[in-house]
Amino acid sequence: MSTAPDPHDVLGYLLKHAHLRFTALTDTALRPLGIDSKDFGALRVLAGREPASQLQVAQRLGIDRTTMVALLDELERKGVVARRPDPGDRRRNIVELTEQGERTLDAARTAYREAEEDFLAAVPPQAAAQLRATLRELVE
Amino acid sequence: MSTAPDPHDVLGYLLKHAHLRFTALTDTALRPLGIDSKDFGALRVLAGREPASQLQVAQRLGIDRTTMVALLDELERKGVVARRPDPGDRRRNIVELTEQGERTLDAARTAYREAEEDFLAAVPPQAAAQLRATLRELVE
DNA sequence: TATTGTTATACTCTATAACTATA
DNA sequence: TATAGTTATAGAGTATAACAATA
Repeated sequence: MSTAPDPHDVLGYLLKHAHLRFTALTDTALRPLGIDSKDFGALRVLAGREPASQLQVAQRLGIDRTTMVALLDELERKGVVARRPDPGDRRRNIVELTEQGERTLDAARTAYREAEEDFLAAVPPQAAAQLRATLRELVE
Repeated sequence: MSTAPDPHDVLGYLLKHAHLRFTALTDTALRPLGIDSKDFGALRVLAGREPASQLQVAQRLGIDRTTMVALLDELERKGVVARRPDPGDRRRNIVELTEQGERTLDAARTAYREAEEDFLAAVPPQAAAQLRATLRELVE
């Protein structure tokens, strides 16, 4: 008879739990900055680009514009982003990082990088680099 | 000034989207069998072991026992699992695969394996094996 | 008429609390 | 008293539909 397979051999399990574990690490690392992984993603999208409307940012994040409203409400309340009307099209809000948002993002990048390093510490550096490269090919 | 980083460089993004893409593939592959990835996980846990109670299966799956009720209701409705009272402890239900469930699981294993191969086809076999090994070390 | 932001609503997923029947 | 299964309920997360302002 066949033995029961180890669920851990299944790629779906491995990807799911790697992501769960990683997100837990980064959320913990970002918490002192008052943001979580989802917020960090939004800040990164807002940084270093031309000012964008809510809709454009939402599309880049892959979320609905109605979800974007609540996300921005929260980030604005935290003081890291600001909305202002687009002078050229008054239907739109231009969304930008505040100065505090820029500082928060800088600190978040450092914290996130450290969390990545902690997460990957269990494997040799070469394997970590290979993991990133392989995932990039699978996701693109 | 700094350029905007590619979000795809971020490990969290890569893990999340690798998992999303993979789950979409396996769900599609399993759909003709009437089950999804979550159902497949449950069937795999039930197979090749001593008969177990709902609670034991739920714990192995890492879900709440109340969530287990709805999952089993659905799988029982599909005819792939059966509940019967434990003669030794009538508070418990013993949960087992039906014959149809065994056949469904066999077919699901094949379909899942093919979906894995499709997913990994974008990278060399050696990279695919390395990915699995690395994830296993990171998750364990 | 179409689009942007917003609000109200609904849907999915999952957990906690309370109930029942057994132990 | 405690445990297994169940039910009712609630919370997070996200989507669809409807609305107001603007194009």
